[in-house]
Amino acid sequence: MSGSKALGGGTGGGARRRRTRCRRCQACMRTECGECHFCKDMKKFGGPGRMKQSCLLRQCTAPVLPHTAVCFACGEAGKEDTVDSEDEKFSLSLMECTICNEIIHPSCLKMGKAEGIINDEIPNCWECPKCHKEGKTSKVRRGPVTGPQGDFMSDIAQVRAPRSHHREKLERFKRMCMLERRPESSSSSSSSSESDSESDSDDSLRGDQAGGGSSPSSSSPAPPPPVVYGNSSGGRAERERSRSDPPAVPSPPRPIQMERHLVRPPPACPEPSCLPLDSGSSHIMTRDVWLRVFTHLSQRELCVCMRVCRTWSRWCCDKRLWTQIDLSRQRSITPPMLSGIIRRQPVSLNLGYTNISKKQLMWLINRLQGLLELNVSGCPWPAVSALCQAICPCLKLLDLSRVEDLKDSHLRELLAPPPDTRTAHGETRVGRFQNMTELRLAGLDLSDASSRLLVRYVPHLTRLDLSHCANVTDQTVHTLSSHISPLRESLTHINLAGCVKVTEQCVPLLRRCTSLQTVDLRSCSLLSSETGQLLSFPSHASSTSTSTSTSSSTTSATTTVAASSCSTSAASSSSSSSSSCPPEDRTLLKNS
DNA sequence: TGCAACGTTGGA
DNA sequence: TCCAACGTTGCA
Repeated sequence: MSGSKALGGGTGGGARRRRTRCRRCQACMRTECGECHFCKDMKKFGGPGRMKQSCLLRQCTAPVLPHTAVCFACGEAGKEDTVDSEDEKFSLSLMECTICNEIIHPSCLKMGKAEGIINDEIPNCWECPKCHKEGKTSKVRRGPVTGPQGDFMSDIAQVRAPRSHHREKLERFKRMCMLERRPESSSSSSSSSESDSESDSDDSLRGDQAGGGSSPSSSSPAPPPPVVYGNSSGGRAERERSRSDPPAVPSPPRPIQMERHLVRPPPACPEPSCLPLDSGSSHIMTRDVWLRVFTHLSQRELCVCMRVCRTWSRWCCDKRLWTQIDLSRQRSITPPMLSGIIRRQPVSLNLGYTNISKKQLMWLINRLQGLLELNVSGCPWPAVSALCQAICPCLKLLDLSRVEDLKDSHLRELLAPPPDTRTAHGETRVGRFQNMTELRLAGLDLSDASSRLLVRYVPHLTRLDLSHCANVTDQTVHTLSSHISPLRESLTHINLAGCVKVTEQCVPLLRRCTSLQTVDLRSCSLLSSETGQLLSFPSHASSTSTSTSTSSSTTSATTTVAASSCSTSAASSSSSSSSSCPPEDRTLLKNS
């Protein structure tokens, strides 16, 4: 195969070895989506089978050397399994040079292996000391980096570009890096072997989060699924690399469109466990102590700390420090920002009012399996539609407020079960977001038809925001609170503020919801001033009613009412019997 | 510059 | 031996 040709050329090196799936990463473990371009080509999905490419969602994030790979020097395979210490493991493992393609045991090298530049993002991948010493590294790198996480993007600049457009891309990349390298980057690295080579994705995230300059690549987002290989001499590996943002290194802003990302989620406990000092000893404070300190820092401050050294950079990336990431209203979402997000594995992600693209969002979602809260409010539907191809079993909160052009049909597409969960006889009732408990649909052009989707596909909703949905009527309330609706029992908060077609009839309907605590009916022009308030319903579950005010509430509009005023019998009463509001319930409707 | 096609490798 | 799919090439 062409891929196995010796491409080292003047760079010395060995024949290239095709990398293969690790079979362990999340991508490798999942099944084919059956929907992507490459799946549709596959014979098993009825395609012609000409493209012969892996499913986009199954592209391995850590491709490994084939087990037939052997050391260029001694001819033996990797022997890291035979030893225990990390140092020995490294010395006896096979390392593939991204420049000369040589695969060798570091211990078989006559030169000091410490001069090699390890690419921590790809297993067994480095720039060998030989190539590095010969100056075959370009770089953008800010100084000698002896630890893991060589600058992946800077590798690109080193790589021979067999095709003119690749070369142009690399040249452009280098130019941009020269232009936009940040002053502190160079200073932070030039001195020590602890130079921070990992903070790049953080730079990007930091820059954007902190309101710093966004990279020029920001205008060209769209990262498709990841796969970046360590092989360097042209071809897809190089193209992918040239598109990728450097997942873990000093961060020159990305000047070009970098679509392919290889980003590993952070380890549970980022190595090392203590802070190595120049003297060779370790700092008296262990990682856990430092992490405790870091928990008191703002995310902006964390970003600053990440520039101190590689160890801090790793530690500050600990996902426990980044449970929430807010990138809302960022003018652009850049590939490095995406990498930064993945490396931090937030539980809550706010992308509201950004220009995130569909590909970016899809890429993100498929790598944030632990995400509980997602805000894509104000984003265009074409981008948000990425969620239609995602499965987010963990997602608890989804904010779709004011998503541009989102219609009933889109919501159906979004909430309905993915094709492979449908039975032969039809759709299952298990929606894509089956475990979601809060859904915000404010300001959307939805009709009453959408309420049926909610009842059917999001059965565990407790909080629902339909505010300012101008086409929502009492019918929606009727559907949500009907006897067959699971939401009748689950809903605790519903926001109908600004729903101008909602009438007084909705109040008795709402009373059928047994767990309802607050209803926001403000700015509903068809309601009387008495009803059109933020209403506090007595909790059927607790003995005291609460006055949970919604985020949109600006006035104290809640009323405390004795729980007995609204017995559970109200829940079981028919809609007709509950249509008249009992006198005691009137007290619930006190003005704010 | 992106994409489709395909030779060939690597694993089962 | 078969299948999946990596990496290269040529075309639009």
